[in-house]
Amino acid sequence: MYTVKQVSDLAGVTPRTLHHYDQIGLLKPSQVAANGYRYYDEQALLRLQQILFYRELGLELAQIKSVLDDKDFDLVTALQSHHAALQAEVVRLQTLVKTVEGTIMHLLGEVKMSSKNVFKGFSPEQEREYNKQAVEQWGEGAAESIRSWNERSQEEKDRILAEGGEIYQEIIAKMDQGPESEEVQALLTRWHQHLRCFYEPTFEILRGLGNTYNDHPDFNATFTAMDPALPVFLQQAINHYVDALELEWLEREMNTLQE
Amino acid sequence: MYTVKQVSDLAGVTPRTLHHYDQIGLLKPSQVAANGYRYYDEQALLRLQQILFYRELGLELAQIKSVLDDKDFDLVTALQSHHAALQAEVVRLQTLVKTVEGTIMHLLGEVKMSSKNVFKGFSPEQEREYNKQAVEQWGEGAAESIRSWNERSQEEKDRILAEGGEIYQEIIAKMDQGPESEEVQALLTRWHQHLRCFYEPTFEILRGLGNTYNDHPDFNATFTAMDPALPVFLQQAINHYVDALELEWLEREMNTLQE
DNA sequence: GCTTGACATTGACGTTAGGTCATAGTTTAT
DNA sequence: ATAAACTATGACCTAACGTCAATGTCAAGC
Repeated sequence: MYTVKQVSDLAGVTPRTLHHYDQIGLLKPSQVAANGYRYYDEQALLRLQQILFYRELGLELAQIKSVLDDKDFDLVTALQSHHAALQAEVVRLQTLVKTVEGTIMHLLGEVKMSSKNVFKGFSPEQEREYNKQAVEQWGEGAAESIRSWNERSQEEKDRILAEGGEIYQEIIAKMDQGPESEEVQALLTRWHQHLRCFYEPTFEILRGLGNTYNDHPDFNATFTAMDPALPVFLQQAINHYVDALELEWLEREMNTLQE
Repeated sequence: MYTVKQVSDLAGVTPRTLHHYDQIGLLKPSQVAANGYRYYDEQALLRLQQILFYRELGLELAQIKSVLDDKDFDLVTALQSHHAALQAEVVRLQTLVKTVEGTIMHLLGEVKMSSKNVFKGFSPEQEREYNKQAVEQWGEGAAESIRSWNERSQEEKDRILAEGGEIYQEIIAKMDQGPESEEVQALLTRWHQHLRCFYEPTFEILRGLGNTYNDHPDFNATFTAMDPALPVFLQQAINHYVDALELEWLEREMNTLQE
């Protein structure tokens, strides 16, 4: 005869577990003394081993009870359906693993690139200043992004910047349509493409860029010079653009999850 | 502005879920009317999309709350550890699948063979009688097992039955050691081997065989003729033998699970 | 005999992510 | 006006125990 502690040590479970199994009638003590103490014999130990085995297989306690008590319980069929469920779960988890990997990649792109977003269209003096700030704020990676910009040929730089300027001019021309209008949103798609000349911007970057265009004095000044209403307009338009983009991405991801 | 029903239809969740998310502060309605009605705007919908996305990834609601609220929550690290956990779970489940498969095989051996265990050492008349009963009790498979026994040559049958008789005589010689003694248990190992000439018996069959030796009038008579105490003795000895065997098997299986 | 420490008991609440009533008030359509 | 459809809150339910809390029991050493 073994006490609760002895059984729990032997089987590697807590006394609480034995209490629980007693409570649900899965494993009754072989004897209960007058003081209420539980005592288990070898047969109970064997039954506990079986319980723990099926538990490891992932069966629920109620099912285990059936397996052990109902003489004519169809264990094979039960295990086969359990087997099918396990395999389905494996497939589901493997899909999840892929999706999580994809999401991490997406986010890593975001973080690794998020230091690049302030350096476009400014003079060398401004650039050095931002460079210093960037290194302080985001570490060494920032400086690198500037180098990659500097490595482009001058014509290339000119072309890119000109293109950027063009887009803003076209946006100004469409400002009367409102920041969420299709025309403006279409221009933002081009703006987005334009940004991709530098890096792959993610939602957070885009959103941050939109805010920076309004909040940051240098950007604000640049855009205000083009049109006084442009900074606020851009901020609103870009926010809407990213909202739609993000919703789209979420839907795509969730669809792939449900395949 | 969308009502609870509209949002729940759009997002594919129940109103209760929205109530819950409100309660735990994960998704507050954009407005609450004087009558307590909840109303959600587009922004809330976007947030809900994000919530559902991370929920599909398997994150807990509390974590999702952190992801969406704490600006400096390290989402990448969180996802990476989640990723590791997912992969570990995949491995665990794959091990389980293997073990369940093994267990099913084990049990199938049991079931497919369990009709064979009553047909040994009896006259052709008895055999036909048991054959009929067996077909009623276990279906067609039973008749087949008799055929396979009948397909053996007469010398072979004689040899096997003689070996069986020998074992019982040796057991009778050791009966004074008690049914759980090492000597008797060793003889039961030979008995078990002997049975394997016919099929691969499993725990339930062995146990049932032990009981049958005592309970069934024909078997009981046969063994009583050898020694009056033999039927009960065999029943006890075999039960102990199978207990030990089963414990052994469970331990082996559980060890492989923990590798 | 008494204290102490290890063990035992029962009871109750917490955990996750909502499901499922129950009860009652509100809005909308007919 | 009334019925259908919707809304709210509150409460209890799930699985398998973990984690107290309050209390009772046992064996050993002083």
